[in-house]
Amino acid sequence: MVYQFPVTALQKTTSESTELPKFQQIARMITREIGEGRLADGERLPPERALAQRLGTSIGTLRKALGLLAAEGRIERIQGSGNYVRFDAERDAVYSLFRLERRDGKGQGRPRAKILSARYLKKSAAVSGFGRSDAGTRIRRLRWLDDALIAVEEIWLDGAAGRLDTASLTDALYRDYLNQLNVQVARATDAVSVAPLPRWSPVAFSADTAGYIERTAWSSEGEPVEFSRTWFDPAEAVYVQRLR
Amino acid sequence: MVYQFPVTALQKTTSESTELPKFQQIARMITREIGEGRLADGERLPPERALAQRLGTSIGTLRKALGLLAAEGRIERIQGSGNYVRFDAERDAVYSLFRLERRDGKGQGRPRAKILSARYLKKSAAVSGFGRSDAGTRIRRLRWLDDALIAVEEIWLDGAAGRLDTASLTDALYRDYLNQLNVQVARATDAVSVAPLPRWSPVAFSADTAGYIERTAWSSEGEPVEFSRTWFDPAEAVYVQRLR
DNA sequence: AGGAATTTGTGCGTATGTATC
DNA sequence: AGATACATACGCACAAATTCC
Repeated sequence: MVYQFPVTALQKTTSESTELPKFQQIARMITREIGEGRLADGERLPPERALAQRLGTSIGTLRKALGLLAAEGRIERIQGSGNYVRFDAERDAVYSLFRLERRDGKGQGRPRAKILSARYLKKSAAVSGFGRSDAGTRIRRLRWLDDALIAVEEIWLDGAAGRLDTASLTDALYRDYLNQLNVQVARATDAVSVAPLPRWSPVAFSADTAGYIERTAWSSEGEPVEFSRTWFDPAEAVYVQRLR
Repeated sequence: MVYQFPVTALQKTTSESTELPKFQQIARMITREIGEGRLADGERLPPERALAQRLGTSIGTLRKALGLLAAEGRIERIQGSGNYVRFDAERDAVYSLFRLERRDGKGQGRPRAKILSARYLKKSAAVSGFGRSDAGTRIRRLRWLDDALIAVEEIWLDGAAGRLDTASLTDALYRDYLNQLNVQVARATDAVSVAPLPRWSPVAFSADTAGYIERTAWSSEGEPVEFSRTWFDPAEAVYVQRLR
């Protein structure tokens, strides 16, 4: 049984509309299908010609969408074979753009997060320079890899991005943004340094200086969406970047 | 006077040849023109139609090449305006894969490095697990952005990659590898954490804990080439990653 | 082993929309 | 307002890699 793509989602691009280009709509539609589980990891998409016909688009436009998805790492394209969904729920869930790994490199157990508090607040001074709204959702949480507590985290979702239902947050915040608010985080900048733990932290690390990550994240429309600060235990975790 | 592109470089793609696809050839040719200074930073490329005609290719193929260059950050494409060269020689030279930036984000002055020592040695225990040879070139140096000392660095080039002429090293080590040994660094992994300065450091930071980066770098053939450890002053610099 | 069928990759051309100058 | 220049979209032919028989 081959998965049938929805056709409904595509909007007309008239001269007065501000809708996304068709190839981006297609890419987002497929991303949604993956994120919501209707397309499983490893599954093969229909052949390009068939899919293009089903979606009522040309091969070229579909290929542009598939190229975008491949660049985002959501599918793998194999010449002569097909297009395959590449979705690691665990990574996409807690890691997301995040790249904290256990120092010993193992840490293949389940990443977990525990929310300490989640409230809609006026922004504090530390984040006042970020975003368009003067309020936002502040989430504070602890993070584990396997059974090791590795980080303390404070996340601000800008008020202009919408207001989260804080009661139903999951470990996969970025997916929550997408599902609850239709906000897709498309780009981010991480700055890594050293800082002491915040006073509100309910836990302490073995040393009094922690690794410190400031992240700013933007939507695909270029709007600032999220600002987060993460203090990680240098005895337990490292921040990893794989280049190229 | 508009810059004239060379046409010579493009090779035929016959059925038996292993040449790169045309759009990649074009992208590499333009990259070369930029790297060798014939196309300066900020310069505008000819209009796509003119350039396509000059290169004897179609608009679509040229646009694919330009898209690749844009994705690599070598040009910026502005609708209705043109394609502009974006090349920061200093960044490409010294930074290379490196991503230390000044905390205030400015730091557009010249990055500089001062070599403390460079010797061919048997590997120390700290790097014995890396590479294929049991010896290598060890380089220790200090690094500045503008006039601020930001980092202390120890770099091991694996002996199997060749033996550097340590007397003629420049600030652009990766270019030295390429020029002296024909070794191209193609991929790297950075792990960022916190650590005290090494005992051999001739300088101290204001705090006794520094940011700490371990980098492992591989050649395009997948051979481990370089292992480096960088201690940076968290008061002066942050390690920055731009995602997507 | 090998050839045919399938599927993605490359290249070409054209028409129209939209942003910039 | 007009000209210029990049962006999107459509469609086709053939090459190259994979898969299947």
